[in-house]
Amino acid sequence: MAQQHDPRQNRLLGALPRDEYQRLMPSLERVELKLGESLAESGKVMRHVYFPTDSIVSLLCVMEDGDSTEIAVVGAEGIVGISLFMGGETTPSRAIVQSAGGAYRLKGELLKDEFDHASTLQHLLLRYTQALITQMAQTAVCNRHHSLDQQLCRWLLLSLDRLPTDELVMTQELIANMLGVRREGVTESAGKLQKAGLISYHRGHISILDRPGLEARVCECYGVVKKEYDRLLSYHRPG
Amino acid sequence: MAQQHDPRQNRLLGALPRDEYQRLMPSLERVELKLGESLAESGKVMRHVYFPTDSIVSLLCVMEDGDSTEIAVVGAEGIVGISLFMGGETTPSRAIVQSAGGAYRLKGELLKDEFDHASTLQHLLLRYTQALITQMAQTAVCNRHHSLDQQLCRWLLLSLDRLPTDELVMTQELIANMLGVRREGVTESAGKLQKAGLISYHRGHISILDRPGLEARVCECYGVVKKEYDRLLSYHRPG
DNA sequence: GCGCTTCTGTGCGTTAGCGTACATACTTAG
DNA sequence: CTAAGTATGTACGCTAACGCACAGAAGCGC
Repeated sequence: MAQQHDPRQNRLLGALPRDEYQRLMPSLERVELKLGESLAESGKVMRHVYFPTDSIVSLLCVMEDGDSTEIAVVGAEGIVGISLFMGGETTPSRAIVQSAGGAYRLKGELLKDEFDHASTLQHLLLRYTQALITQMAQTAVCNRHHSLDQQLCRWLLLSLDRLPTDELVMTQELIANMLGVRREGVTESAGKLQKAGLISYHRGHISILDRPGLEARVCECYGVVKKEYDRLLSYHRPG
Repeated sequence: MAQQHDPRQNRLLGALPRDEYQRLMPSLERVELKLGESLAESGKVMRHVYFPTDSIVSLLCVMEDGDSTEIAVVGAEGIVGISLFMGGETTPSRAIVQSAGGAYRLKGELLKDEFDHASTLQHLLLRYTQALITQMAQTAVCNRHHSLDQQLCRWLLLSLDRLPTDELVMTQELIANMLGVRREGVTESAGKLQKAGLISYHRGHISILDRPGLEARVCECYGVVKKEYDRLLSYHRPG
């Protein structure tokens, strides 16, 4: 099943012209990311960048007291490890696997070489980074202005957009960590959504039953982010 | 007083090697930014990028109902208009002058040309962008976890770091818009700081009396951002 | 001076989310 | 089958921030 494990399932890799892709391909190493696995720690230099194919990675800000908040989420449309090509080498945030699945990794130096070559990859990565910035900015706004109910809808939809299925493997406790709120608050908000027939969940498994229903409840933040991703990452797949 | 109007007061321009600076210099146009002036609107293409020297510019996310939140602040250490070299051309955010003063602007195409030339400027701008990302991420965390008192301290200190003086020209109403809170809340928090002798304010003018006192009250977010700016933007000023 | 606007202060009642404590499942290991 | 561990449900008081309403106070135009 070579097709099931194609690096080009990652949209950044998939958008590369043939020659650039072939230059990188031999160095791409498939890895299986486990739920909760850490790909980057605050202040530590990453050795690889990761291109998720069917996994999701959360970027988290961790505070001194251990509380954390998700500032962005990365799936098959993106890359984990932007600091390696942005030049800073490290970031103060942490990258945790939110949904287990496959990814391809690449040694940091190799990516940097290709990036500095003013390649197509450079343009893709910069546009992607700009989309990521939009996501972070909108997260900041959402944290200030919107109810937990709305934020939960946003989180579910953003995650859903990055998954092939309609089911998330995720406890309310973990969602609470992502959103930076109490677990009980998530229980309450998720309960509302379940009563409304939009989702159903059961011990760490959440099924989305009515996506349009979620979209009707979500705050504008979701739309702003989605629109910007669509705009910035609408690649023309090379022949 | 040529020295008072030197583009190199902006730290990005100041960190350029001689040849790159001289290539840009003739195209740099000094402008005076007025309080409240808009340099960028959501979704609109900017014609110039701005390098503040002694002004401060806020990047704001504006929502459908008109409420806004500051997601980052740019002073002499930075540039306004990253989307022009990141490749997206536009952003969903708005850039508003928070403190009147000087800046140098440059046509977008000229900056893009220099950037694509894999120059020192490119490296500087990418590192700066990474610092900006850190600021946005920390803003998101702060919005979720910290009290208005702490956020006000953070905001004052971040602004102060970008100004030559210890006085801000800023009403409580405007600060509330920046922080995305009620004006009354700012009145209350600022009142506490004034009672504690840390600041004094009077009809739109805020003087910082005790900076260490503010630093003792601020949340960790300020330190995280400052440290990351220092790390990423510690240029070796060329000879 | 006078009137208008802007800026700041203050006092409500209301609400969202927190902290805590505990109850009730369901799941897995033994 | 039982026990331990994990996931979810619920309740109660507390606090920060909200929305609203209005009162002073300082500056500005005339």
